[in-house]
Amino acid sequence: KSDTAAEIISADSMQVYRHMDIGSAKPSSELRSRLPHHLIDIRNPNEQFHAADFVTLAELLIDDIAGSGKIPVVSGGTAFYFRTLLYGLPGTPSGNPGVRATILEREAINGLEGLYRDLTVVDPDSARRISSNDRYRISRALEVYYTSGTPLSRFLVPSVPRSDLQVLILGLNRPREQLYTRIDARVNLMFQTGLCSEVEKLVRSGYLPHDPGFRGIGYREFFERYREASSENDPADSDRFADWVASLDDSNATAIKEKIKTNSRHYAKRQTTFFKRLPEVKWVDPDASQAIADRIGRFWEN
RNA sequence: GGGGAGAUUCCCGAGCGGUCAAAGGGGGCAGACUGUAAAUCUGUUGGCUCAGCCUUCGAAGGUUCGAAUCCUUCUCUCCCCA
Repeated sequence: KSDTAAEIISADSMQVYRHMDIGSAKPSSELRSRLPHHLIDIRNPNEQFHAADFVTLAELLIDDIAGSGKIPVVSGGTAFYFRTLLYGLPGTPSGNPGVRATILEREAINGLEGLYRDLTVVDPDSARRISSNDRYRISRALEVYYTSGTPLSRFLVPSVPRSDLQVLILGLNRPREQLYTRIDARVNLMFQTGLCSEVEKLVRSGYLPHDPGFRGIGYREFFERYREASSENDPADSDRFADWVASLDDSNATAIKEKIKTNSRHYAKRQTTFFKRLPEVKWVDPDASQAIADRIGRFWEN
């Protein structure tokens, strides 16, 4: 309602994926036609998207939008993306699929313990900081070393927000109980509006369980349940899996739905924790949309 | 009516005389976070005036130096036969 129009830059690691509309809870097309949203539907589900992609694209968009006199509003759920945009990228090398594959092979032979041992040799500082159970961070640290020859711990993490961005950070939060009730309702609605057939369609069009888009809550639970149902079940067998989803019985559907709910609650909690770490977050009542708009407008004036 | 099995801390589920406030998992709560972050990982989870004490393992009694663990009765649940 403010005099200056705004455009949204979505900071959401899942809404970037096309065809994953229900499970990633994208804003409605009605809203999107009224208020421009960027960085939604820009990747196929099998394409990797990461924080650096986000930062690069977001920077361009911020300039564009601000340049045309509108307010760029970065909005969304992936706190890590905010942080990276705000502080700037560390100088670490980008992901390297080849090196990653090599690391996976080593893990297959020596186990995670083996990888961790490698890390203690190559980058003891990181090893000290990283849990020996943290598969993701162990392999990333090794990847950084193998691709750059420099241990991850030698790259400095920016500790101060970059100075070329003037930002107002609004944190939307509500009482936990209320939040959880809304999550439950939202997941129920996803099932009513066809989450199952969305999953079925994605699988029938050739996307595989390990594709990046399927890591998202609302999708992975289908694969997990399928695997649990029988040791014979391999979700990589797309046709059989799609048939199973198409004829999902009540008990499986309920189990998946409940799992999505608890995973979403955990996720919300983690994001809240992350957001608390951002500098100078102004916490506002999510329902007070006019107050929020005013606040943004006032900030923009200055 | 007869014969079995069982009741454990928020839930599921180990424990089967002391080392048990009680394994493990789930959930809850808190936290971390260097280009996969809706990912990955960590801690914590009976109470208190906290290196100790108090109350917990269906209920009430009993045996014992000592019981969640053994005995008796009771209550309830499940299964099989009728």
